[in-house]
Amino acid sequence: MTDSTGSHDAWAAALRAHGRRVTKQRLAVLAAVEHHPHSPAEAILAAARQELPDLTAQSVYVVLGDLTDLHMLRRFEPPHSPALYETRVGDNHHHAVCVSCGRVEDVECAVGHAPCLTPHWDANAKPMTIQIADVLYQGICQDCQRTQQLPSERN
Amino acid sequence: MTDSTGSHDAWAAALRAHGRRVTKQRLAVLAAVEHHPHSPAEAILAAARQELPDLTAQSVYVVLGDLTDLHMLRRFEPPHSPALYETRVGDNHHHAVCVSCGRVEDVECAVGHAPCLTPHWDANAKPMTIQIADVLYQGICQDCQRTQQLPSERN
DNA sequence: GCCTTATTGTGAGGCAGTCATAATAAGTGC
DNA sequence: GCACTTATTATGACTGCCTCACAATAAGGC
Repeated sequence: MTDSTGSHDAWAAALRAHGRRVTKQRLAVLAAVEHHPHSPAEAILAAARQELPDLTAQSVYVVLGDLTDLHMLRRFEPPHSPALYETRVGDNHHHAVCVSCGRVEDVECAVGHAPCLTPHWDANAKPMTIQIADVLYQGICQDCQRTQQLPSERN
Repeated sequence: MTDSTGSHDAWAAALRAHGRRVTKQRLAVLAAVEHHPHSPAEAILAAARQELPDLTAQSVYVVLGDLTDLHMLRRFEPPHSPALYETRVGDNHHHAVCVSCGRVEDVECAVGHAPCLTPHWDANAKPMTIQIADVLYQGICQDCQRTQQLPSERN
């Protein structure tokens, strides 16, 4: 639980490598995202404030945006949800969201390596240089499936 | 250009099949989305108002949301963009967005049939019943690539 | 045509995130 | 260790996208 010190040095080094200063705010945000993957900015703020009570929401937005541009964080936006952040970058894993309760699960890439980086283009499309492919599965998780089959349980 | 009448009957039938009344507002929205695929609600409103000037933004939101739930429209949300709508449903095609200019291109499914509907789950994940898989490619389109290589062209 | 009720219009309001500017503190050289 | 420069964070106001509650309208069945 307090092993964030282990990551601390790695985060600091990565920040320096990108020409960024090592601030406790950034470290707090990174630690919060690491311990609460798939969290929106608001939850990250709450988590980071436990060790840095004066941190403001705006700073979190700035830091999250900057770290995402640096590819130190990954950001994705499920439908009807604010943006979620996670520290798993580099591997091309995907996400499954439950359309009922909003749960998010990690999903390994279906093919094992970047499968979708070579799309088949429409005949009339201008091909783009693809950088990343995000796969977003939408379905119903086991819990919600059970609940919906028992509507009498509702309240 | 005025072949929307051809789709008109099909839309009306589909609406009835879902127990919805056939209103000119819904038909105008459907026609607008068909003629302007990958458009946000605001653009759909503008297009639909050309044939229905009194249509309100709120109605468009309601109609879009309802038709999306009915799977008559498909909705997807690229990062840093409002939700976009299209009439292509049923086939599992995907989308590529240019991170620079926001252009959206359709991409045929890489494997040709629903490839990603059988994800490999993490060992500790609870599998969900997957309904759809949205693949979102992010890259740089040819135009933007050229522009970025010629920064002197800016302004 | 009349009636019922789904659908749309109206106006207010909320959440997520952004912008401009001032205050702060990290990194650098002495 | 201290002053300095400038990146970074805090403050407060603000925007865009969308939702909610309720009144007005019109589609579909008779």
